[in-house]
Amino acid sequence: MAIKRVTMADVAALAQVSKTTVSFVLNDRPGLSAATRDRVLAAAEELGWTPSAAARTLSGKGTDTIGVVLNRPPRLTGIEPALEDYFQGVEREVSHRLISLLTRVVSSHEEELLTLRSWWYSRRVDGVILVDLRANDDRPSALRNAHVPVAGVGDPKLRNQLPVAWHDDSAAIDQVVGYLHALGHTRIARLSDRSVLSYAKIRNDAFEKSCADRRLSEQMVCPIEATAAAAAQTTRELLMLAKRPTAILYDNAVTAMAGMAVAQEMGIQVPRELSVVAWGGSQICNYTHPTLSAVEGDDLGLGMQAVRMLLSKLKGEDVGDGQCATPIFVPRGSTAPVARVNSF
Amino acid sequence: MAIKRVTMADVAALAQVSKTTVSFVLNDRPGLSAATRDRVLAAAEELGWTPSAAARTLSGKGTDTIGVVLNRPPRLTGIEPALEDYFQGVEREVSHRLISLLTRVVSSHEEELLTLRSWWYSRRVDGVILVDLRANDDRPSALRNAHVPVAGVGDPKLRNQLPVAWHDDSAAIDQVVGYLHALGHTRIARLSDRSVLSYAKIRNDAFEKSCADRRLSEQMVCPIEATAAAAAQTTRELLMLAKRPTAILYDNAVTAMAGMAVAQEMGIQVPRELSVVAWGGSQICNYTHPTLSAVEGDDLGLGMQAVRMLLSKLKGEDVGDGQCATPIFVPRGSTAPVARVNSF
DNA sequence: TAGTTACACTAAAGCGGTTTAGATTGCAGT
DNA sequence: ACTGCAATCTAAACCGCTTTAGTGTAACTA
Repeated sequence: MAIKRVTMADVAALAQVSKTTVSFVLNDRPGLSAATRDRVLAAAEELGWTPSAAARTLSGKGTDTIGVVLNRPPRLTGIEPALEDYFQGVEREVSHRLISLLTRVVSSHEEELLTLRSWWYSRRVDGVILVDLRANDDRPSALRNAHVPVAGVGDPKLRNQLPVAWHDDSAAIDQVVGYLHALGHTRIARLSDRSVLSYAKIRNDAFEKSCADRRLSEQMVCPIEATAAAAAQTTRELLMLAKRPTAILYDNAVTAMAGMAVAQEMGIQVPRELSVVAWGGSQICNYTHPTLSAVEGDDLGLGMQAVRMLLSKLKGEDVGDGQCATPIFVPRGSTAPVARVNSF
Repeated sequence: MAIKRVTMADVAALAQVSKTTVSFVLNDRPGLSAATRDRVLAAAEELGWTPSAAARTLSGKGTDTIGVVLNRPPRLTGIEPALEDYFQGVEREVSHRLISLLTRVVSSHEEELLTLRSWWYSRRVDGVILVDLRANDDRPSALRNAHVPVAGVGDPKLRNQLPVAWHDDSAAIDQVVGYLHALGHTRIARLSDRSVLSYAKIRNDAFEKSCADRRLSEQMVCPIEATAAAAAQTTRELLMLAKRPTAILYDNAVTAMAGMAVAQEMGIQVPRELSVVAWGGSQICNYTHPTLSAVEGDDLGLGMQAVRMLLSKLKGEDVGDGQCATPIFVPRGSTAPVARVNSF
């Protein structure tokens, strides 16, 4: 069963040169005649030689692998579509450079740090990407202490601690609030992921500020668990208020759908009596009924940017700022001017 | 910058023993005194030693890593939720065994085989999982020729070629058709993913058979691209037929949602005039309006099972059959008896 | 007392690459 | 003919771990 591997020595033997020469040829070192070079390459080709990643790493080269850990509760796969997109972006950027991605999903913070550190100490990765930077995140400093090269995507506040790919959620929120205000909405609610992820707080703050700037004093922020069930429940409560909101902002597409379904079930028409705004999920948003207005950001691009920053850092190059395109608000069928019936 | 790594030699020196002894202690070999054992462990602990994965691999141990490649078209992330679930399942099973997962997303079949083979040849993985077995798939044989240990999830027809985790889609389809038939439906359509993935064909065949068994002769199968847009378009065409179907089966939740939105837009009531059945997506299905009846399978479990089978194979154990729980039909708000208006 | 055996431990040879420090050769310069 | 030097190529050490084949000692037999 144990299949004989083709090693460098085999190639060297076939090409009638030393191992050193083979190594030099394959690393494009100068000082070899073209004839030898060709002979070695031909031999390698003929034997179908592939370098052993382990041997390479052991003799000081990197691993050409970077690590990503996703931290999420067990079995309860929350709805974090952006996270998936970041991950996809990381994947995309990494794979066309022939770098491998080591992944793990864990269910606690400790486990995550443990995994990241052990990957580094056991030399499985050259660096790691944090895809869900939190406010007051202790991972950057913990990893710095362990000398793990790291880049992240998310909260721009951490930019002084590590390279961060980020985009301006505040500006996006302001677009939405401005748009709704122009349509006559004054009572706007926002259902916000209550988790520790930074983006929720950033958006909440921006939301409060945007409303204040426009002298809309009846805004409300409801932190909820990021599930369709919680969104449905809270939406129901909001819509039963005497002075119910005329517009609700959600933090993702699935919760927005759930909210819309609740409204319909209660006989409240979307968008005539209630405007609904989602975040992300362009694919789905075009095929709900009515279609969902949403904020759309290039989350994929964020993941890609983070990888580029990490690789620059590994090469000792300058990393730069990492700001990506600001998400834009895409109005669709779920937003409309305030209906007369709703004004008091 | 180059940080001095703690190696086994350091541990050996501190514990005043040889490298061999350290190695024996850490691999739980017999023939060492408890005192020495403790001393070595204490030394390792004190220095914070972590074995080098590369060195380990190089000296013949495995890599404790398995590989998964996802093959999907670039930028056009089709809706293959089951695939994500398989992946999650693989991840889950792998991670609690402290095995790592190497991942890559590619956009072509060739690239996929290339990746898998190169991972194996460069000894980055101990084995690989194929998450989307196709009809007439050539990967099993290609990988067998390269001696790559492999297990897959999907088409049970390939069971004689490699360990496969699978579940009985046919039985699930029969449940649905039986249920609809009992409600009086005789004109049932099925919008099927037209890709090369096996499951579409398996379900199509089962669908034809289940209809035939019940003498429903007006069934139709429409192969479409697995996007919300294509589903919307085809649904529209179906609903414009003189003898339009009274029930439509979709291959996932997003296409079903798109179909339902089209019906509503055309003034056709769901479920009174049209029953809609989705596949998967329980999270979403409970929060559409109306809620979506759907077939639900444990795709996560399939991924987990595939990993178990691969690991058994690696250990030279018996692998077994790999059949998982049959998906079940969960009726919700989008299915109802045929309305009078539709009978001719 | 010598011979065997069990036990606790170790020296050294790999694994498959990279790299350092030469070794060899041919040829121009004097 | 002898030196100097660039151009090619190679021997051997090294990376950090595993494993084979011992070594040395104490206890047990006869």
